Amino acid sequence: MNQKPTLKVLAEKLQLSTSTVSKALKDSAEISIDTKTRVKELAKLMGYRPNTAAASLRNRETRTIAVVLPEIVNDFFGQVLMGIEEEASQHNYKIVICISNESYIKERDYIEMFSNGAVDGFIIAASMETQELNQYEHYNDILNSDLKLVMFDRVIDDLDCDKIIVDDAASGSRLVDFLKKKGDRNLCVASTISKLSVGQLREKGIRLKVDNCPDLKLEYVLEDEDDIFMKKMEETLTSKKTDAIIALDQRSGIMALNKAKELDIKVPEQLQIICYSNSTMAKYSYPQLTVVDQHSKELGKKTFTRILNLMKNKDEVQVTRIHTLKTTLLERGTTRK
Amino acid sequence: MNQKPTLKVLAEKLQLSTSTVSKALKDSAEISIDTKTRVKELAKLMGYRPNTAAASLRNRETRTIAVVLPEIVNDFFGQVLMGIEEEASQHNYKIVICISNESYIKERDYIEMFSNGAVDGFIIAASMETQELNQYEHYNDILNSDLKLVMFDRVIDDLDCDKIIVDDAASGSRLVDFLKKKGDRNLCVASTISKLSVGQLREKGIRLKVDNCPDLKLEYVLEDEDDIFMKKMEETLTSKKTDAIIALDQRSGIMALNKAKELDIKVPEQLQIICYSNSTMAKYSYPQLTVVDQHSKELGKKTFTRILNLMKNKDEVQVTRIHTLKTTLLERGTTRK
DNA sequence: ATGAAAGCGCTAACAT
DNA sequence: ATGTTAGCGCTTTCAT
Repeated sequence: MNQKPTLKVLAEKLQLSTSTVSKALKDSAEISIDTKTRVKELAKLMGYRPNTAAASLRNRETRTIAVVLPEIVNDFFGQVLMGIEEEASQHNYKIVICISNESYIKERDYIEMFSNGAVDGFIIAASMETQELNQYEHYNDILNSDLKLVMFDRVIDDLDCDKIIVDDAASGSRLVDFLKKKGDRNLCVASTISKLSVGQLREKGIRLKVDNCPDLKLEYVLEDEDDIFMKKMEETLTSKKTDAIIALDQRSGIMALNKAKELDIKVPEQLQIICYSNSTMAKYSYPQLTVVDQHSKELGKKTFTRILNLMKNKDEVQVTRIHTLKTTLLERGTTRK
Repeated sequence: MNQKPTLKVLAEKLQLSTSTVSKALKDSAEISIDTKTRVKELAKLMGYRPNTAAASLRNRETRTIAVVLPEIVNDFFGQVLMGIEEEASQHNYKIVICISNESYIKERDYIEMFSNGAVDGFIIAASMETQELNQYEHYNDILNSDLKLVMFDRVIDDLDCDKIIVDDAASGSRLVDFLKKKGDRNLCVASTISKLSVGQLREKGIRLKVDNCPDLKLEYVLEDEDDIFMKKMEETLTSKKTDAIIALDQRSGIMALNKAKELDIKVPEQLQIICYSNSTMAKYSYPQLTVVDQHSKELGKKTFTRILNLMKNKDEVQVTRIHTLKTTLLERGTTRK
């Protein structure tokens, strides 16, 4: 039980005042080199660590960001979190994590819980429920306080805050081009996330493109219950002559692949599959799924950098920015060369 | 920019002292019902939220726990984290997350960073490097302070702290029994985690059991590089007449299954596969992998409950406890009925 | 170059 | 039942 030394303890040992010690540790120009060295040496020796609570109280900043995620057992959010965390720890920031579990209420409660000087800002991806209800007063509460807010991936269109997203619509369009060049004509969009903004954007990009190509046809399998999804997918694959599936999320991608195997459809020879999100599951499927890589970790880093800037330039007028990251297609085993 | 009200502000508006207000909000018996009601009403109206930094400073407790995880893009750790988080938020605790990325140095740095009154305790699963180096002075630093420590899953044997683990050795032994009953004789242990305590325990349980059954044979494919693993697995599956694979982690399990498909070995008719950890990947493989369910979320909840108890009973003498959770076999598509 | 003093917001021992 | 006061550990303004 070695007691944590405080400024006061250091000051007493060195026969100095706490303010001198404080300044010395901060390398203030007011303090003599000699004193600085003595102070720092003792501080190191005694393992002095400034008390965060006291510093927060005094400085009105916690160096802590709350990250609100819909789920955590999910490679995409896990990777984003990694990026956020890496960037944060590099800047000596802490990350507290809140899992909304796709629930609006939990999200709102978390925001309330941390809106009391516990954190300096929020990084949020909206829960499914929030996007369905289109209810976002709780986000406005943040914006009306002096806390910062950056949203990523699952964002609210009408909300005037900083957003980091990927080129969902544009990427959808590119995928159609890609498949068309390979000779595919009958495409199918599969999704378990049609309730989400990102799902809708991806679908929209695809649909607009297909509408512009008279020779292309588009089917849909939209369903978030696994069993029903599998049934609908079976119907589509047996009754239509589907050439390719674009899966808007990893779950629908892997299920489509499994159904194809079950029906003895050769992938990619008879059926190509492209799937959103570069997940572990996609990497270890057989054959490896061709995926749209969202560079999730990079997205996380960008998101943190953005909120860091908001906090640094407190007084300057901020231009609300929407930052769009470009995705890339990772061609693997479920598409033809 | 509505300013956050403080106790002082409430007190002024109500013509009371801050201490009365503070006590009223805490439902102190000293305060009249009438006053309590008035105070609470105004507090609610003005959206009063106690300042966490001030409370921490004053109470010497942060109601925050640091969770140090080797990785986060990993269903097991994700599920554990969910459990921890759920339990924590129920008790009005915050969770800050630290990702060691399997690095000893990062782990040590995090512990140092938070050992200054930023948190009340640590929940840790040791990084691979820490387990390899068998270096755990940083954990002792925690134990020598007044901070609490609970380890889970990846624990250090020689360390005298609370631990929550699963019955790795016993479960290994049970798996052998299970396979033997199905008539399998040539078993193979596959693992990408032989450096980890859990991997070693599982292997040990299996080996001891096999040694006791003269009719059983045991092969090994231990390798953490994907490509090399696949090569070694191919050798084993073609040259030996392996009846069943016990994969000590999800990655080796899915790779074994993929290799079997590649070699046109029928699963589970010709080869059974059992795999540790109930992951999304295992659930969406084809066929679905039979897995050892570690009840990870429950494990997370237990872990938090344990540290909560340590914090509540500060003064009582604590008996260091090792809590072992029982795993269950989830029979699915890669084992025969 | 150093120190004294005030105060961040809260709590609790000690008056009244 | 309510109020006064001191202090948690730190920073910063203002002396000296």
